[in-house]
Amino acid sequence: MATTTAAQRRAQAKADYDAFLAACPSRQLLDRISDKWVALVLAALGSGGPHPPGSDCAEAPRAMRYSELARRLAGVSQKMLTQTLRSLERDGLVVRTVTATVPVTVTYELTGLGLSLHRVVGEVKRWAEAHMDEVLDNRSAYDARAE
Amino acid sequence: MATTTAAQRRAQAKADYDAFLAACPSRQLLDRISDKWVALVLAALGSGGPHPPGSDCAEAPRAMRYSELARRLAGVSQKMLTQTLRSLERDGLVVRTVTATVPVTVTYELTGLGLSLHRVVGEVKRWAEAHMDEVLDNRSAYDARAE
DNA sequence: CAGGATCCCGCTAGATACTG
DNA sequence: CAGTATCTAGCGGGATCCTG
Repeated sequence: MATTTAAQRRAQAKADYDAFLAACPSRQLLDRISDKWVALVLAALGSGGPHPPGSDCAEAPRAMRYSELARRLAGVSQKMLTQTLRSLERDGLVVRTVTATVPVTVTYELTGLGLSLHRVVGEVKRWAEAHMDEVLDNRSAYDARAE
Repeated sequence: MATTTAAQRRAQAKADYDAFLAACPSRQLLDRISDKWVALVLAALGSGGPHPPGSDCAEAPRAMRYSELARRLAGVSQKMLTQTLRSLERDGLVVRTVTATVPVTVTYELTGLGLSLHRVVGEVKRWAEAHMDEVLDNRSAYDARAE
């Protein structure tokens, strides 16, 4: 009996760990902000644009229209932008406001929660700006050693 | 002439923006720590384990062997673990030490840089633990409204 | 023990076209 | 203007087998 033992126990352990990870709040948040566009949308709404080439990023948080976001995040497809905004709205990080004008007007704005997350992301950004050079140096040094 | 204008200009803008993103340090760091296992390895090395089910995470940073890491991060494949450790070593965030014992012994340890990054990730973790409940509530409220 | 080499699958980002 | 719907290719990542 029991044609399976080793492999199956490992599979079980993995499943358990996966379940554990799924429940871990840090993990969930990480999955959230690591979504390619989340941080950028946050930055856009939080500081008036993720400093596109040739602008500074010192403005204040403000609401933005869908099309305005689309312009600032030049590389995003509408699909991804919509999807990202939806998920942020779902999480209560942004509010979506529909104004029934002639052509419909929709604006997005950070909530208090979204704003506080924006600040955390700002911490990450600051670390990046302070240490990324060093990381990049290490990287090329490593590559040079291995040819 | 010029059979292409609208679509082509958009493509160019996208290329520019992509190039801009590739050069943005915050973006690079985000790509880095959002790699599924990076944060977990960091947590493991930084605090003696990413608190697997049934342990506390209050220990101090220390070096760990490959196999020890593999055990703690139960869900990881060797491929991903190796790949993650390599990239962290490349970036100067961990040091890899090979000891020529009978069966080879390899240990990994955070560098000062890695440790400082670990702290930043800790900030994120703290935010998650403080606000994730709220996010989750918002999420189910949203889902309930839409059925 | 630590990790390289391969094969292969699922998912998801992105392009395109259509709509209220 | 602000989306939705559909299709597809590419690749991240896991499983498996093999080695110094």
